[in-house]
Amino acid sequence: MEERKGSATIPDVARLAGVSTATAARALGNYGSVSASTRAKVEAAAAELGYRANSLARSMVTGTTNTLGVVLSDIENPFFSRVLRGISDVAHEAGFEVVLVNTDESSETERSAVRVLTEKRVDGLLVCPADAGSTAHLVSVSDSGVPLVLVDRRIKDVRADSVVVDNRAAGRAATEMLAALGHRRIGLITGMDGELGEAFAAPGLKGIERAMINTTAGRAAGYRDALQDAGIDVSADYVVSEGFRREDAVRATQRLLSLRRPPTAILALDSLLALGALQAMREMGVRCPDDVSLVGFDDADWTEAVTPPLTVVAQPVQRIGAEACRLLLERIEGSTRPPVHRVLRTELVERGSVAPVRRRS
Amino acid sequence: MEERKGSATIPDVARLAGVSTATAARALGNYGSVSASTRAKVEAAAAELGYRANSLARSMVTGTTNTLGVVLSDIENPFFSRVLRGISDVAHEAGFEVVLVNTDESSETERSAVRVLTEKRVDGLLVCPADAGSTAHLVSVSDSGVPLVLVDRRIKDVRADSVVVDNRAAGRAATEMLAALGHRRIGLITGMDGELGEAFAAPGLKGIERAMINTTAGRAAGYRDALQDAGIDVSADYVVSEGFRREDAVRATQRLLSLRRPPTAILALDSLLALGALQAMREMGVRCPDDVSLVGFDDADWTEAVTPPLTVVAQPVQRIGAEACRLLLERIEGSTRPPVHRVLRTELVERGSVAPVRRRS
DNA sequence: TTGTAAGCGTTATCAC
DNA sequence: GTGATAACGCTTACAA
Repeated sequence: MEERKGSATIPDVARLAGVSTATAARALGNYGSVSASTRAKVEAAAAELGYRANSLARSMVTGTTNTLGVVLSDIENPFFSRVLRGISDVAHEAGFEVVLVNTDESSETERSAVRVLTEKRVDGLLVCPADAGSTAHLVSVSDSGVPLVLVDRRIKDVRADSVVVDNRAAGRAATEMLAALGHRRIGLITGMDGELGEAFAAPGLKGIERAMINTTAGRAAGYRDALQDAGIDVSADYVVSEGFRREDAVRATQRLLSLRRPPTAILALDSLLALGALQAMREMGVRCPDDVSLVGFDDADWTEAVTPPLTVVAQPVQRIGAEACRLLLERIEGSTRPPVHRVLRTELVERGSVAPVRRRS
Repeated sequence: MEERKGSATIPDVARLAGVSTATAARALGNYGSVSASTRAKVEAAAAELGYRANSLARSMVTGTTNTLGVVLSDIENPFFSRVLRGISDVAHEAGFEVVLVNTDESSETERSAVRVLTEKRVDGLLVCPADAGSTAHLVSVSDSGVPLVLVDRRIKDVRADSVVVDNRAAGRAATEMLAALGHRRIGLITGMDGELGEAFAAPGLKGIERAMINTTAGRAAGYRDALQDAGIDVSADYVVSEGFRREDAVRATQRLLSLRRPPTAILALDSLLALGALQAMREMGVRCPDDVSLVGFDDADWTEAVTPPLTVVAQPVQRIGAEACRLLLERIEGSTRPPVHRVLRTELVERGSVAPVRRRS
């Protein structure tokens, strides 16, 4: 109650304790050497005044904030919230705070976030880049000496550590499994925007490589690889992208299942899309896996609870964040080794939503 | 590439531009008045030197950080990630950054988080308190003058704004609906720890009021209210709490359905618990809603995709965060009105998981 | 419009 | 072990 007018500072405490500011600071900051008796006096004075340290002032002189900046697209998305959890756990363990910015995939927002965070003098930056195109701000961060780690998406131009998943291999594995069960008409729900859809339809199908920063694009490339290996034509009809929301996947699924020769299996490139596909199938009275098999990506918390339990490609989501944060902390500690690029493995988790293709569909 | 040795400061820029530090600062900070020509010179110099402002120094003198501290239990939990999204949107709109700490319901962690954040001189604090018992740190924050808003859980001792949901009314509404459909054996999956379970079993059932900070406790109280109104005995057998994880709810459901006289309806007090109940019912071959009706809390993204679609008590999750943040910003702007306590309304969303009780179960 | 100089609350460098 | 005192990089009177 005594402490109204601004909070007490070290000089205030020192005065009350009858010591110099330097001594008081040493006692309160636990550095240098202070006798037990003066320490006691100082602590008593601090308590009486309700002294609270000012980290800003400390950071000014030490040059370190014990704070990490995290820039990702949408914390509401379960994938990112789990990534963040991984980051946050490792960071706090090491005594760092985390400041978070959502970009909603806007490169503009990302740029400004990076600027603000570096101005706040975060000790390091974890970024899940929105766009492979505009990366000048990341390059500039990286060679201004602020430690930077790329999360879930790698950009070649940027000289920084990265932690990603082998999305292409994952997409391939899922598709190969379906092909091995006799499926030849395999639908793909991607969610990515028009540009990419066209790239898919284009002869040679090379466009997708360009956009590979997008994780779903990597998975889509794996899908194409597997089809080609299996000698199955890649048809643009079977590749639909209406957007990344659940409702979008509902529409996409409706479109797929309304084709004259509908797919016998569907691959949904993320967990929300799988949810939409499931919903659409239920609403249309299509049985899974009897009529159509379904494979999703990312092992969400509901995959075991739905009917049928969903077969998915699981990725170590929390580990992506944790590993990225560990790499960042190493850089902050001063490591100068060349950039490392960790590629985490995915795992095909087979549950009940996939069955061999039926004789006549 | 020119900028290696620490980053350039205002004096550096000023020197290069041939003006005083004050002028350079004014030009770069967009305050005071600067002639167009000098501004141009300064900006050129800043660009050449790769100058980046130091927010720490600015904050030291202005006394404001444009940063909000957010303390909640677990960002991985979809509920909190949506709350955070609401907070984050409003905060960024107003030009504030957000620093996040997970407490995992540990009061100890919460206390230390609050300390660290105030030492970092955040302009305000949003806290979802872990424990109604130890609140000294919150009281001290609140009367040290740092704006504070309580999120999703209110504590009477703490003089601060709060935004919550009327959990008791929500629990009552869900239970009343089940009772109206003829259900008299209604199971409750709470997740809360032993202490509360005992309180429930105790005569008079007063214990739960004490722990009402917990949202599930509020809902449980509403359940009890509704049962009493309907003249149904509250039996401890029908109230199970194995923990808050999905697996816990699976076990809880198994226990409920193994009773000699199993419930004909189950109320699961949060979305993860509902997920577990659903999974257990599927695994045990119990049909929903034919054999047992199920009601959940919190409208997760999967509720429409499961079979049957889940009837839930929906709460305006994102709005909880957004409203809380708005209140906080008002305080930061200097509002001194007495604490306000917003109670947001919930909504019973009826889907397919509830049916009238069958003649003979 | 521009410049001078006094802080903001710490830590760090020296002496003693 | 303790005490002056100079940074840290910026904003802000106050003067010019």
